[in-house]
Amino acid sequence: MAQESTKEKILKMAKEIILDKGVNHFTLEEVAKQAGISKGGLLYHFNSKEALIKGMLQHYMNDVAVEMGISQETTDKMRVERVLLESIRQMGHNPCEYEKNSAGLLAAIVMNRELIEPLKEYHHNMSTWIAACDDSTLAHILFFALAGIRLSTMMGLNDFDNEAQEQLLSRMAQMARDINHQDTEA
Amino acid sequence: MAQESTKEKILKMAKEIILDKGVNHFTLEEVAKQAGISKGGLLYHFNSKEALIKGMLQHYMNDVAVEMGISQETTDKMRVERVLLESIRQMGHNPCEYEKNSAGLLAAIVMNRELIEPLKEYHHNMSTWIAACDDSTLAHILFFALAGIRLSTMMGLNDFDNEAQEQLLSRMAQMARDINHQDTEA
DNA sequence: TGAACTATACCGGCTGGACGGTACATTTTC
DNA sequence: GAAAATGTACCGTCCAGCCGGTATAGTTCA
Repeated sequence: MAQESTKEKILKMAKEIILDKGVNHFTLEEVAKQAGISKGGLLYHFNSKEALIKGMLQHYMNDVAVEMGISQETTDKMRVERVLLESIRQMGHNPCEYEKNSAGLLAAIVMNRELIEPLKEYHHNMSTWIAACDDSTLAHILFFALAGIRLSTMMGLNDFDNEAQEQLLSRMAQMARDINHQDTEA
Repeated sequence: MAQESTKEKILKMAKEIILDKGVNHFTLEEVAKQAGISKGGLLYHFNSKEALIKGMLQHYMNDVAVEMGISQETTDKMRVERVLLESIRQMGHNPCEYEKNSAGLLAAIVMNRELIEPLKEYHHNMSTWIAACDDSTLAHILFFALAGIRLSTMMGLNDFDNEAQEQLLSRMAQMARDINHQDTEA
């Protein structure tokens, strides 16, 4: 853990700068300064700005994968429901961390759109899984609503208070639980 | 109209560059080149890059306001329903134009986050209106789903085909029509 | 009516600063 | 003392904004 701490700190500070000050302040010098090292030191760990962004995206992807239990194998039908529910739970549980992680996405889009290819793949996979569940249209709506909350927040457009957000998320969770239980009602 | 064409063309080209090539290619020189004038000529119409971005945002805000019929006064309750439905209809009707208009948003966030203040105000107003309708939680979910579709598309993360998107939007429209008719069912 | 003047639209070279990246020196760690 | 980690100094490029022009259409006035 200790030998990784500088690298971790660099990533953390990069995210903070992007979210607190804006992407235009995301420069190698600024990140190095905030991380308490020099630019040369930073470039030792990430040998280009692109590498730094890739590092942030990797962080994001890992977190998403772990949190959602992507690695666990279940039936395709239940997978969507579980992933949506887990995503909703995480957003309610730790909104700050969630927001921070999307900083890499913003940086990637600004620097070089090709960097988001892995994320595109993730979205594509979700779409494919979603198509398999009973009420795939509803699942898609929930999926986009989650994306909307996450991206709006990232852009500073979302001024929801916690209470309202919680209410929103619990309703979404309720809807998510319905996407594979249509048959029991109809 | 003719005396405005250069300014209009500049705005149009700026949006196209951002969406086609990425924000990193959005430079005054590139915009000028695409618009068929020189950088000096461009700066005659928009005397700074910030002014150009403000112009794009203004365009966006105007379009949104007109399309949604914000100016028409109805009861608060119906307003949300109407705005959501109109928004959904527009997205299905002219997705390309919808996408193009959000280019300004992306540029603004990169350049100077303060530029999106007017948009924040719009979002805030929406939230206030939404709180007034019968099923405000559902209305919020739809609102965020719309944002999610729009922003995902803008970032190139959305690889939906037209058919799926239409199905999605019609379901959303159906849900939107329900937000003020809960009382007739319960 | 035509000469002097003004406004509008646009051009293109220039500059100064910001920033990514390199090369190498220096310190720390084991 | 060697490898890892960090610092320092510098280079080259990119780009926003500035500025001195040009061209042309419209206006004023004698």
